Amino acid sequence: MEEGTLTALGYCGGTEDYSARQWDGREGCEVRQILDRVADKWSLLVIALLDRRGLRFTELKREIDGISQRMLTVTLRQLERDGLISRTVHPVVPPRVDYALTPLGETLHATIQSLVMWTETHQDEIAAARADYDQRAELAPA
Amino acid sequence: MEEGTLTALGYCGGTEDYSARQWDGREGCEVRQILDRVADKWSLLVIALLDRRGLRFTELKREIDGISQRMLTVTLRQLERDGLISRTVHPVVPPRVDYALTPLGETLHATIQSLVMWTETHQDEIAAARADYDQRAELAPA
DNA sequence: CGGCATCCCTGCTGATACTG
DNA sequence: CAGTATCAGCAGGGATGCCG
Repeated sequence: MEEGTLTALGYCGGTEDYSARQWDGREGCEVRQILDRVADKWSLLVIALLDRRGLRFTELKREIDGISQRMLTVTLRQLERDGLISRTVHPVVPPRVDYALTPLGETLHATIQSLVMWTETHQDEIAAARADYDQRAELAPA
Repeated sequence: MEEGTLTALGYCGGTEDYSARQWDGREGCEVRQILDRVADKWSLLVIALLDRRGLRFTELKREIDGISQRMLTVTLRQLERDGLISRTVHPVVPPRVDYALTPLGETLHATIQSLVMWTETHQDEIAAARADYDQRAELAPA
């Protein structure tokens, strides 16, 4: 089998020159679906946080301010289902559960890390652009 | 509910060894906010689509299946405000508006492209992981 | 064609309470 | 500690209708 993609893939051509290719917009599209999951608000933070060492449920909850217990649980379950993180239950009295990146998860981690770093690097430019835009908006409606 | 800290940065340390650093979890955090915007379901697709050549409103709408006119408009406005895309209005009879990446937007495009490619590359592994997880879930509840 | 305003409803999300 | 279950809210997002 070569690049014989079926119907619902993100791209519909060869393997290079992605830029010229068309997006499959179908909502059910596999790539779109995964992208939504992976680019999810909380998933992103969990993956970014889980670098090398595993973390306990509580540790994650503490690090990610603003996440509710429910959303953390849901997010972790999804990531586990997608094979991105592993869940290890230690049969001790105060229950202890560790979450860590799987090899697959680590490959994603790298990509996400670059996104995070991009954000860090350009936050000032964005802030400036916003200020600029907002100011212009105030002057325009005259 | 009295968490109104003003220090709102993503990281709280130096500039290296991001992995060991702590996330600022504060919701108002600048980085968190931008990350949410940038990792947004629709923003991601728009940025990924806008490679080099600009696209018209309608073209974007056609490419991104499932997006409503409203969400496309909203998304484009946000991206414009953030200085990631430019909006060019051509004063012709059937109105024509082109959207294109700004230099800043292009830097983001590269990062997002790698995320998209990651998804493409690993979609099979994820699908497999899901099937595996689901099957296990059926056997477990005894 | 492009885009804004309005209405409206779904479902995501957080808060709360209960178990192993 | 690490969840699950339940409920209520509110914002995200769709549908429609009207302008430039």
